[in-house]
Amino acid sequence: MTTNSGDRGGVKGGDARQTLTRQRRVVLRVIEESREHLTAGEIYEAARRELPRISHATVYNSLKFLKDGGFVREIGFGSGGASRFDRTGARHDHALCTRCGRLVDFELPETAELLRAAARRSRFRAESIHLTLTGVCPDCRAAERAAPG
Amino acid sequence: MTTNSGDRGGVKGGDARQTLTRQRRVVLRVIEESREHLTAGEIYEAARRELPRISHATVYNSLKFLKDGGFVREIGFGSGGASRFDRTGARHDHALCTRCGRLVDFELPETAELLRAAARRSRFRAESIHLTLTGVCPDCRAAERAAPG
DNA sequence: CTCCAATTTAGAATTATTCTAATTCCACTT
DNA sequence: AAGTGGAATTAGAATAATTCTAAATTGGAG
Repeated sequence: MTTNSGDRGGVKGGDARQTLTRQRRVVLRVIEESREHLTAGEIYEAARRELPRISHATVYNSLKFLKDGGFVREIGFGSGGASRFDRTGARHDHALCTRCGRLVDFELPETAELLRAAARRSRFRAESIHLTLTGVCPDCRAAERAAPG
Repeated sequence: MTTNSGDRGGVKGGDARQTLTRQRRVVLRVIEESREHLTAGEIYEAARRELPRISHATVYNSLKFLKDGGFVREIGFGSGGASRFDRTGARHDHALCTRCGRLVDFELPETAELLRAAARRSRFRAESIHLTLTGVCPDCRAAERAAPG
């Protein structure tokens, strides 16, 4: 309504701007700087500290834009009703603990090979591959040994 | 309030029943018989055709029960705000089309090996592994060739 | 400067999920 | 056959997540 200040990081020239606007950059930075995997709601709150007038719609739109552009990834889990978002940066995978719900990053080297195999099987043109391990995290394993159930 | 008819498939003996009740079985069958990946809402509608008095809570509870028991898997995607559910049956993976959003099943043989590697890296005790390929599905590839972008 | 299309905003509307209290169910006792 | 106790279900309200709408703002192009 009043402030939508600052440049838009113009890149395009023409008129179909479609660029990394200020708000989108803030959303991206929030995601990149967080060590956790945030929900859209948490991203909204964090972005608001910098752009107090940013709206839900803009956060969701930015998230869509960033997802389509490959900057972030959306990961949906049973962990409560909300999607979480994750920087794409260096490719990596996730492990989800079935006891405590913790979501941890890890890297697996042999995924290039895997990508080709999966593309062949699915007949898709592959863009990326992502893998989720479910199991019991080290902490919960320790807890189990301490008090077996 | 009136009908909660039929047996509960008793298995347990004691009193901690925790079994495949009628409603849970219906929910499971809905998922198994569907060729698509349904949302909780869709499952609720389908289950209601058989158990008209089933409630949202029961569907969500059943889903949780079946998930914990390894009967179904919850898959969350950008495909709109709701999780989708999928029979676990034969292990398989998913491919998500970035153009049309279609979600397709496929199988990859080399996942046993992968499971071990992932468990090693993440230090989790592995229960299962799941892999999602994102890319362009055969139909969209064909459409692209017809009218390039 | 004016126009234009993309973008953002505020907030309402819609959907999805969880919660609550009351009820029903059934394996087990008595 | 009636009683007990705890798991499960129900109806519907409450809460949370996501999408929508109309109006306003933006910045480059003309």
